[in-house]
Amino acid sequence: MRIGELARRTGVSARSVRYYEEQGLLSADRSSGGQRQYTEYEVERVVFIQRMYAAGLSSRTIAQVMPCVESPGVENSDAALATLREERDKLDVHIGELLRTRDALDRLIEISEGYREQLVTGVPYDEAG
Amino acid sequence: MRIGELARRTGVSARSVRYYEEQGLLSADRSSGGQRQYTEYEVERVVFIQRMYAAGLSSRTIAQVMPCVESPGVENSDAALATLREERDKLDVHIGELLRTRDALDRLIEISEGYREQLVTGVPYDEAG
DNA sequence: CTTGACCTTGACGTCAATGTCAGGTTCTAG
DNA sequence: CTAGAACCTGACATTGACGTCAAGGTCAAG
Repeated sequence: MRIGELARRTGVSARSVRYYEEQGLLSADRSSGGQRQYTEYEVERVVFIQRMYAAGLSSRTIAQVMPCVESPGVENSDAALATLREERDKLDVHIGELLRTRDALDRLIEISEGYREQLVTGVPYDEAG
Repeated sequence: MRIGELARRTGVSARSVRYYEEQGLLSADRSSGGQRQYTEYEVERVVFIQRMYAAGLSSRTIAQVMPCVESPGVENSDAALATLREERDKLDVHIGELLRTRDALDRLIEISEGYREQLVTGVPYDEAG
């Protein structure tokens, strides 16, 4: 498939796909005319890249862990595996923070709803919540 | 306290504190000489702002939910509460994605470690994992 | 009343991922 | 063989949350 279809199927722009290539995250065969040719494999790969971006990794960092993704279960550089572990740990910490933030937002919402409840029932919301 | 102390205590730069003010997220009394004066309340507030940024909210969005934070349990605009709920829901979705991403990273790590295990034991890692 | 740390505003710089545009080439349907 | 959609490279633009610097004003200690 060509870049347009890859873009449509992954939900990213063609510009982004080219950028990923520029960053060494993706490679592409070329047609005789010079146009990029992709396979199903690249669809998965672009999706993976997007997941990494969403998890807060930079292009550089994604590139560093790519060996572990390209050939899982094969010997890759210690550096790749080390970076992978680091990023997993960072992500773990980040998730923990987000969970606490979500709880904080929940409490704020409850309090605001509590006030509205009070409007209806004439009774203050339960402060022991 | 002045801006330097607030910055130190919250771990952000003075530049950022001024930026928050510029974005309408924070206000400050001024000394007779025009320097910003803060209280303990602003320490909490800056920490809250940082949590929101870490959760992916923009300055504009944080500003929109601020009424619910400034006076919790008091009637705030429906818009503020609605935005707050939206952001909580987005965060929920995001956390879900991050959890799946973490699992994916865990699997990648396991596979790489499995290979090393195999190096030591001479037996392939458990493919049923 | 001076010194040095701290503060002020204003402005320009940065970085990363991506948008956008121009001018030209390739592909595919008819 | 041609039209038009899709693609190419290259380059400049954008956005948001800051960093950083300049030129000056404020504050607390001695």
